[in-house]
Amino acid sequence: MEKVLAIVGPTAVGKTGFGIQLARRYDGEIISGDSIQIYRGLDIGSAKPTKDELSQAVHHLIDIRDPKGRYSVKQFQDLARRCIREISEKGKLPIIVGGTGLYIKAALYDYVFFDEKEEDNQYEDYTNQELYVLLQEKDPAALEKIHINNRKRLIRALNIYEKHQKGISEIKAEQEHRPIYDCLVIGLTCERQELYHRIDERVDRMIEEGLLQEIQSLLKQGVSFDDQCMQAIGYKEFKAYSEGNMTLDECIAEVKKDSRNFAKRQYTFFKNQLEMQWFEDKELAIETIDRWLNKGKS
RNA sequence: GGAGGGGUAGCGAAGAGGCUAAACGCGGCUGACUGUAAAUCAGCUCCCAACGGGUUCGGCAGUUCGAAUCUGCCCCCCUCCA
Repeated sequence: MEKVLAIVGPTAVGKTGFGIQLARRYDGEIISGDSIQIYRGLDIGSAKPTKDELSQAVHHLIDIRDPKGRYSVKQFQDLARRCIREISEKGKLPIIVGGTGLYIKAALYDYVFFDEKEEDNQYEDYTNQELYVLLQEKDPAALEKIHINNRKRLIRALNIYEKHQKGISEIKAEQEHRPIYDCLVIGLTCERQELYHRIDERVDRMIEEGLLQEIQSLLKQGVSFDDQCMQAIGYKEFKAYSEGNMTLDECIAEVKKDSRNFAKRQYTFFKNQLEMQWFEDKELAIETIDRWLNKGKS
């Protein structure tokens, strides 16, 4: 089995820098496990590695989409797995670095996605109650994990059933829920309070570095706040400002808050969805990685 | 000094005698997660040895079977007049 190292953790803990350090130490290449840094032009707000950082290690899956483009787990899974194969074939270590939990899990674990075309909107006019009842007929087991208020998931589960004549719960039941690689997942963490402090500082720095101008230029290119890429934290909050409904300072405070909440959700996902180890101390993490890499060698 | 308005849980803000440990919002915490995931959604949030108990609505003293809600005094805050 191919070895894959993954570095995960909440936003602003320092994954980017650590990833580069590891790529250099182990002769690896970085696969970005991030759903926003794929967009060209979303640099500052997505905390994309700088030009300088990009030059210090080979990075994959960054700047691969136009801001008007769409992206999904399935695409990430395909691309990331191809990167893993190619990097391994070169005799180098693939290192996934990122904070998008679902993407990383889908690439590493035996998740199965089918080829699908455009999403249809046939359920748009249904109430949640109606969707719930429909799903109860088609895939009742899926309801164990989907709350009636979670409209998006209800519709998705129904769409899956329509397209494959098989419920999402059945598809999941056919999987083993195990990684398909020999992988080591390292979670980088720090005290909550310190993390929140780092988030605040980073947001302030983004503003200084010209986040507003970045958004301006995206809008000028024809990107709108309704586009997928603009759902990102650090971008969507400025819609209210641009429409005059909030002051700049209020929007900046929103970005900080959304980032904090996001960091918490990331913790929850990684902690409960992945088999992994947390490290506050990078040196200890490196020791663990050393041991893992040497495992099986004579 | 005078006239009004006000002090409610971390914050904002309802409530105006029992149905109130106190609506709602925010913030915070916890969790779910298989195709927009930086998304979407759920629960908890006065204290405790907790299907029960203990303390609350500026303070103290009253009225009442019963008070955050009524009365008196006191302390703070805001606006206006001097």
